[in-house]
Parts: sequence; structure tokens; C-alpha cells
Amino acid sequence: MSGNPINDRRTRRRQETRSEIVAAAQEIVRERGLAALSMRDLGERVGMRGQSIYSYFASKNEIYDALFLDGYQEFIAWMDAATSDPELADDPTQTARVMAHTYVEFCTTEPVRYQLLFQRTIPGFEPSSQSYDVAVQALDRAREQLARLGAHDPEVVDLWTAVLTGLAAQQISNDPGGDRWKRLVDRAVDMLLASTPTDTRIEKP
Amino acid sequence: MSGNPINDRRTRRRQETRSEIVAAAQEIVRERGLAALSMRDLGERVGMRGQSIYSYFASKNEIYDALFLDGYQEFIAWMDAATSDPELADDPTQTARVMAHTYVEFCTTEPVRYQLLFQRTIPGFEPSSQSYDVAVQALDRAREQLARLGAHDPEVVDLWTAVLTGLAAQQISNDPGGDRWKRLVDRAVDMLLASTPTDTRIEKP
DNA sequence: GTCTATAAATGGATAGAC
DNA sequence: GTCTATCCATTTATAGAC
Repeated sequence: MSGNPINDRRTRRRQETRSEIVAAAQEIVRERGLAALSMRDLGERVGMRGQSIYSYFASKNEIYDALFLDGYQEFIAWMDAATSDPELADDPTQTARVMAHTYVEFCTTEPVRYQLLFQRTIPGFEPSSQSYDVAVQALDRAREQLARLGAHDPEVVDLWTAVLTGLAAQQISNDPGGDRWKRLVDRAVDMLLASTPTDTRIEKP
Repeated sequence: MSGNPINDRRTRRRQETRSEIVAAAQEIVRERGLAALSMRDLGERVGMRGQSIYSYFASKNEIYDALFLDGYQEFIAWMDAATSDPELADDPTQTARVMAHTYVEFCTTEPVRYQLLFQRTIPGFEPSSQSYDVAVQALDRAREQLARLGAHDPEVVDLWTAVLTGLAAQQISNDPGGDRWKRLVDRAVDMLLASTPTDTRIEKP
């Protein structure tokens, strides 16, 4: 990019500090909720005054945006890791099952992330267009995989996302830390598969 | 209670004002979200200073509690109205279908209420024991109705609530004002019914 | 790049006059 | 029962010294 080793070093340091700040922000919202993030606390946790954060992020919304982007990148990583098993390549049904488990686990292990990424519950926050692009791309990829089960019917995909989101939502708000709804994932998948007529599925090549 | 007509009148007036305040609070949260409720704004909307509200409610949490209680009473009213048709008395399947539609409609017509009653997303708010009792009672009644479909298996009920909550959640956060998920309710009910083996259902008397 | 100082707004809650 | 006055805490963000 620049070719100047001094500038390179400087921007690298800067990126490191930005990452530190985002990591600290993640800690805070995990412990106290999305709304409880304040620049003071954030600064304190990262070892500087709250005002100094503004040297790295122009506003609090930019911090939320970084969390949002980070969250979707983690989401992609989770899904990729779960579906990368070569045995799944020819088996869309099993792939869908694995994805279902991964999605619900992803949501319930970090409820705040679920809220930020999938529920859009933050008062004045809108993701930047770059972050939004990543989000759309991540969700499209997941939906595309599910669509292989019922290619002729987009409603089937919506039904899948609703069922899995519902399991996560109920788990988070009515049995946090438990598995009352998480353990129903397989049953839900069976139900969804049964309701998708085989003749609408794409056959193996 | 008192027998004193002057005190009666006074407490009646007082109750009227309390109701006015709760109604105004409902307006505010509907327009601007649960977190945006402030005593100042609330006072302004009801025609007094924010501080004067404290003559009726000891704290802001008491206002949330009144909204919570009110919301569950509305929930009961919706469910009763929807299931009071005498033709449903002998038909648990059709009753479940009607309840499903009513629940999703109830959640999506007032997302803030869904958030307050079913998602517990308010920072420091815990319902009072009285309000909590009403909530438990309301949910138990609904679950009891659904349980008639799969009496031997409480997991079936949890699956129902998850699916319906998921439809509402997706509708609210991904297509507010539309019907992309609402229109899948019948399909979801069919799917749920199909996954509940007939031999586990309670037969008509 | 981090600090101090400070602006400017907001919000919950209490005291006491009327 | 409602008001004024006020306290106190919190928070986002900017200006400017170092």
C-alpha cells in the first residue's frame, strides 16, 4: 500500500490498538449487555481515558459497527468450520443438520452477539455499508446451503430460519445457561425435513 | 373497601390518573422504544412535570411493571377472545391453529410489547411478584391448551413455542410491517401437527 | 497519541413551597 | 397533588495542552 516502512509500522500499531479496543468492548457487552457500553468504561478497560478512544473511532457507533463486523466474521468462521468436512459435500441433508446445530449454538453461547447481529435491538445503530455487505453475504451463503433442500420454495428457507431463530430465542430468554430448547434442534430438523417434500429437493449429481 | 364516599372518589381519581400515565408510557415506548422512556417526557405527555409522576409511581421500574402487567392482561384477553368460539371446544387441533395465529399477530402488531413480555430485554427491570404471577398464569394457560395436542410430551409444547416465537422474531426484525413470516403460520402449524404422532394426542371425549 | 478540561445534554430522584 | 428548585450521576463528544 504505502511502501514506507515507518508508516507501515505506525498503521500496524494503530490496528493493534483498534483490535484491543474492540476486544475490550466485546468483554463489556458480554458482561453487562449491549446498552451498557460507555466510552469511559471502555477506555478504563483498555488502559486510557475514554476520550482517547476517539483517536481510533470517530463515535460510539463505530465501535458497535466494529463489533457487528467482527460478529459476522465469526459467524462465517463458525459455519465454514462446521461445514468444511468433505463428507458433507454430497449430503445437503446432513449439511443442513450440522448448520442448524451450529447456528443455534452460535446464538446461545453469546446472547449479546445474537442480539446485535440478528435482532437489531440497538437504539440508534445502523451498520456501515461495508459491514452490512459482509452481513448480507454471510446470510446469503447460509440461506443458499439451506435452499439446496427445497430449491423451488423460498418459503421453506424462511421457515428454517424462523424455527432455528425461535429455538435460540427461547433458549436465551427462558432457560439461559441450560439446554431446554437446544436439545430440540435434531427434532426440529427432522420436522423441517419431513415437511419439505422430497420431490422438490435437488438430487445429488 | 373503605365505605367512605369521599375516599372512594379520591382513590378512583387516582386510579384514573395512573391509567392515563400508563397509557402515555405505552405511547412513548411504542413510538421510540422501551429504552427511550423518561420521566420528563412521560410527564410532558400526560400534562404535568416529570417529578409529579412520583406521586403515582415510586420509580420508573414501577412504570415498566405496570406496562408488563397491562401487556399480559392484554395477552390473556387476546387469547380468550380468539379461543372462546364454542366450535373450538371439542377441537384442540383447530384451537391450536387459532392460538398460533393469535400469538404471532399479538407479537408482531406491537414489537415493543413482545420485547417486554417475552424477551426480557430491559436492563435493570424485574417484574414485581404480582405481575410475575399474572405472567406465569397467562403462559401456563396457553401451554395447557397446546399440551392437549401432545400430552405425553412436554418437549412438543416447547417446540411449538419455539416455532411461533421464531416466526414472530423473524417477522419483527427482518420484515417489519410486512407479512413474510406471518403468512407461514399455517404451514408451520401443519408441520408441527404432522410431527406430533396422533397416538399421543388426547382423543375427543 | 494521550491527557485535562469542559461543554452540553439527559435522566432519575428528593425537598419543600403552595 | 403539583409545582419549582435542585442534586447528583452519567454520557457523548470537542478543544487544546503536552
